Amino acid sequence: MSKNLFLEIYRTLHSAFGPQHWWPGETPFEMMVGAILTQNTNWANVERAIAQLKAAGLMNPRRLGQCPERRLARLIRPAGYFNIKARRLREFMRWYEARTGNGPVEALRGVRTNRLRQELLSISGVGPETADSILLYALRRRVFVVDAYTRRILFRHRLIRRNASYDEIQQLFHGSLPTSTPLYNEYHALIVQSGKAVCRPKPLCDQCPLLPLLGKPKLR
DNA sequence: GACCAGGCACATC
DNA sequence: GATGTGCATGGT
Repeated sequence: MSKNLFLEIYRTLHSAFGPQHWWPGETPFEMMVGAILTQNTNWANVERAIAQLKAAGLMNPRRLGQCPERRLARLIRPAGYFNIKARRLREFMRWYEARTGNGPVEALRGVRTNRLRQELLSISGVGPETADSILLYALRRRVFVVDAYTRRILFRHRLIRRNASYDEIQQLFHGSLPTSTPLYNEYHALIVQSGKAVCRPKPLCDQCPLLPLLGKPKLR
C-alpha cells in the first residue's frame, strides 16, 4: 500500500478513465460563466445555455456586463434556476468589471490566490465550489475543487464523515497531494467522471476501479 | 411520475 | 454549527 493514499486514488482513476482534459470551455471567461451556470445542474443543460449566450454575442465581459437581468434569464433558461442565476451572473459581472474593467482575465494575474478567493466568496451567489472552480480552471490557481461527487465517493469509502465541511475535505487533498494545478485539475475531473460512470446514486460497485484499493464501499 | 444533475442564500433552531 | 427549504430545466 502506498504512503499516499490520495495519490494512489488519483493514479487508479487515471488508469481507469484516462485523461479528462477539463474544463470544457473555450476561454477563461467562458469557464467562469459555466462555473456559475452549472450550480446543481447537469452540464448538458449548461451547454445549451452557453450556446444561447454565444448565439446572442454575449460571451464576453463587456457585452455580458451590459445585458439586462431579464434578458439574461431568458437566454440561460435551459440551465435551470434561471432567475437566480441571472442575478448571480450580474453580481459576478459587477465584481469582474470593478476588477478588470471588463477586459481579459489577465488583469487578475498579479493578485494573490487567497485574496482572489476571499473576493469571489464575497460575491452573492458564489460559494466555495464556484469560487474554487473559477480559481482552478479559469485562473489556473492551485486550489482543489470539492463537489458533490467528491463528497459521495469519499464518504462511501469511509474517508470522511457524512457531515465533513467543504474546507475539511479540501484540506485532505491539499495536505496529501503535491501542490499542482494540472494535478488538481485532472483529479477533480476524474472524480466527476467516476461519479457519473460508477459511483452514482445507484452505484455500479462491481465496476468500481477503486475497489481493490479501498475495499467495499458502504452505501448508507 | 420520480429521481437526478459539477450549489447557494437564507431562515431557524 | 447543523439542518431545512426554495430555486427549475431537461434527461433517464
